[in-house]
Amino acid sequence: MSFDVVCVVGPTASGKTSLSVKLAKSFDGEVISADSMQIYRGMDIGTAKPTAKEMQGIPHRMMGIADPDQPRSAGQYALEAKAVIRELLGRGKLPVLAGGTGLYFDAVLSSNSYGGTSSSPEIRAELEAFLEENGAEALHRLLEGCDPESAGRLHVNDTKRVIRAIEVCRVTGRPLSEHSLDDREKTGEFRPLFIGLLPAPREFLYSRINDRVDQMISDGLVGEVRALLERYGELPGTAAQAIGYKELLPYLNGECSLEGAVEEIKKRSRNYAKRQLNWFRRNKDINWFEYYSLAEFENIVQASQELVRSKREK
RNA sequence: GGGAGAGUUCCCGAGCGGCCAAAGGGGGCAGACUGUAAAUCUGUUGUCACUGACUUCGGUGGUCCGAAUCCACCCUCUCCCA
Repeated sequence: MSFDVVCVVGPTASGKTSLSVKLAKSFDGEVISADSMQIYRGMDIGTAKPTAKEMQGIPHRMMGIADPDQPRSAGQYALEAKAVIRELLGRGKLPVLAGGTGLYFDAVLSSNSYGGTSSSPEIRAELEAFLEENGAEALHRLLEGCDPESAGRLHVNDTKRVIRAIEVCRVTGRPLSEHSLDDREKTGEFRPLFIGLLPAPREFLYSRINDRVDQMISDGLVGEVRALLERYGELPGTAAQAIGYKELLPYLNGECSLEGAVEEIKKRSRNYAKRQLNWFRRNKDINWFEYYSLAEFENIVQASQELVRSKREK
């Protein structure tokens, strides 16, 4: 069983960038970023985009392709990333899909139809207004009416997903749960080979994250946030969600110290890493490579290269 | 030296005689996730032989059927006057 695309996954600060460049170099590939924030221009330091030097001449796709005020979505990402993968395969290149956004991997690989529909801002706005007026329970009851299965699966307070589920019903006339059932029967377009990176003891992971945040600050993250604010007046769209950016706002407004803001960034990054782990851990196809110290990283680079090589020959 | 106040579970912080293993928040841990996903949401968090027992609210002793809550002394800290 061979594969079409190497997928490098793992929590933030696990070494994905470094490994993916090395894999792309050894196997004549290109890197495709699977990261919901690296998509944006002008958000480089805080999203840990590789520098030109770190890229070592390897093209990085799906990175810095949109302005922060252009709203993007997982579905749109999937469409574009799939096209890039096809293009690379057509040229005999190995696509190395690397990033930390679990949903984006699923969107590209698992033939999600995403309800077969674009979203409807009108319906969303309407449902949000309904939520505002009637509360989460009433909203949830609405979903029970059109998609009892999804309603049973979704927590009453998980209003974002409840709204999306109702939206899918209204736009497509079919419940989300049925779409999901369809999706499950199809196979994805590309066969993935998953490589998971994990700095193993939690303390090790967390200290890597903390160090990296300090590095971002000394690399000028504050200036990057200032530049965004100067250009847009506020953090636009998705940028407003990005860790490392929104936490700096109170500092820039003089509401807290830089140290306090930095601590907040570190904390949020650690929480994020845990959520990433949750997402990836349920994917049983991932070949995990754990390492316990910086010195061991080279070993797992080699081990993962061997894995790619052996799978490729089959 | 004189006066006022505070010490609570990993942290902050509520409790001010029984309904207190102790609100709430944070953190930690665990989990969910199908077009905003670096977002959003959930559970759990003294110990154990876990519908019950045991140890905890600065320390020691005391009052009371019963104390984190009242009293005495001690220790530590903060503030005010000198």
